Amino acid sequence: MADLARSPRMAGSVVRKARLAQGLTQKELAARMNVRQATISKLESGEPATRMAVLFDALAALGLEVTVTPRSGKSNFENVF
Amino acid sequence: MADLARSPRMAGSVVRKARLAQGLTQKELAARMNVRQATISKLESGEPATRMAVLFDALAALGLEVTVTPRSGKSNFENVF
DNA sequence: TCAGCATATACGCATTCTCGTATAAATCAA
DNA sequence: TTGATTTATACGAGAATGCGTATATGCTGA
Repeated sequence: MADLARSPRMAGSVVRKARLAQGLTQKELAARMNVRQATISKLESGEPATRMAVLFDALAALGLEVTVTPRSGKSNFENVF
Repeated sequence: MADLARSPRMAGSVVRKARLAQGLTQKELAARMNVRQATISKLESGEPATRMAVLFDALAALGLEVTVTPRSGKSNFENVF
């Protein structure tokens, strides 16, 4: 399970997917990160102006990390949005 | 060459490394993204409040993309900062 | 040593975040 | 359908972004 992210929007989708996969609500995730539930909502919706820290904090809270690689050119369907 | 990023700071390092590897100056990268050189400076320094869009735009401009995976636990030395 | 390019930092402005506190609206179960 | 949970949206405050425009500082090489 390696999710691709090329934009804030895709990143938000990945976060949402992972959160749901772990059976968490936005409120619970928010609590772990010390941010408001509304902030998670915006993050997952892909707000481009969301702070980087919020993204990384969310990934950390979900036990995820990011790997940067050269663009593969191929993007699978599940990552379209 | 797959660079790990677990924080804004690490992400900034990855961007800088990639930019230099491609022989680009902050100014040139900034031009490609339509942002100021100063913005790149902050991004690379790891400013946690940097907007997500700036990060993804930079990665795109450098021909990179991000993959989200479960934390591996191991982090190699070169990614420490 | 001093020019030159590269990177870091600065000020006012407009924008937008996140916070705190709430409340719509959408979802789902009983 | 009603009630309850979850998610989206709202307002004012305070903070910090990125912009435009500059400049200070850094570093490299002739």
